[in-house]
Amino acid sequence: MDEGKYLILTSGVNLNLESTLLSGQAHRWKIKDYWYEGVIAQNLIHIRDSDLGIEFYSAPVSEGEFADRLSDYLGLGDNLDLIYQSISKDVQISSAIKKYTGMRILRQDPWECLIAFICSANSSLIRISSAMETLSENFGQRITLKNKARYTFPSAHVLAEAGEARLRQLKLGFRAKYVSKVAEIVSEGKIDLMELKHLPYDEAKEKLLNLPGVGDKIADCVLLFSLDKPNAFPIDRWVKRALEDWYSIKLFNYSKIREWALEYFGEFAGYAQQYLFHQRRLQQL
DNA sequence: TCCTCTCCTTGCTT
DNA sequence: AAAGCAAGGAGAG
Repeated sequence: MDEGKYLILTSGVNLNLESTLLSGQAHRWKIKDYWYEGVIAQNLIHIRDSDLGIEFYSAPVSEGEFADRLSDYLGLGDNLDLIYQSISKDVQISSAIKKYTGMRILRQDPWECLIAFICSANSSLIRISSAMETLSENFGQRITLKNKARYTFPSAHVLAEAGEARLRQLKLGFRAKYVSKVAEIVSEGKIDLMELKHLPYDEAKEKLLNLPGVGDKIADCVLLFSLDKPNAFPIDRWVKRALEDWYSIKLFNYSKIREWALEYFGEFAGYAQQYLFHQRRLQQL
């Protein structure tokens, strides 16, 4: 290590980098020789655990200037002890918390998060990553760090100009139409994604549901992973199975299941969802 | 209004 | 190797 080049972001903070970055919340993180390599807000980041805490490199913005933004992205402002205490309602969730302790809910860029989860429809984590990487390589800006290159995630304007046909060529499948239309809507300013952070859950969700290709589940993902709504509770195949097998939930009405989850797990139900999802998916049942 | 069924792209898995 | 499956949504009935 070149001394002084990296920054110890945290020391003694409960952060599980692997579970946080590779649990299906964000889709552009790659691990190489214990370093996680990803792109956050037009910046290339290399980050890893060390004995002293979390260390990282960033470019083009310097480590010192990017530290606060990175802390925010990683959700380090969340009080995990308080959240664990709030959602630990039973053995299932408690064991998941124990197993993956330090997994945090990310605070991603809403635009990138929205497109990622539109691409997640009837897809797989590998394929979502592939789509996000393809979009970046074709329409993003090249950035480098320590002799390695990646590409920024493209703006709504650029994706709108690309058009549906081009996106289909890049193998987005039936999602190409949704990505294209949403890019148009956002670039024309018909919805302000950042503004949704300041609205209550119900109002923000209603606006997201108006977008083509966005239903209950994808809207909840965007609300939870990028719009500061810890009470969003995305219900996908894995979570549905977990709720059926571990909680004997039989009803398939999305809104009613979410109401149950909010009642049962409380205001941080979204965190409970992430632990149930991660546990269930890695368990491969 | 609300539920259920089918279709939609592609690629990895079994 | 054909079929199943993957962080779903839209439209029809």
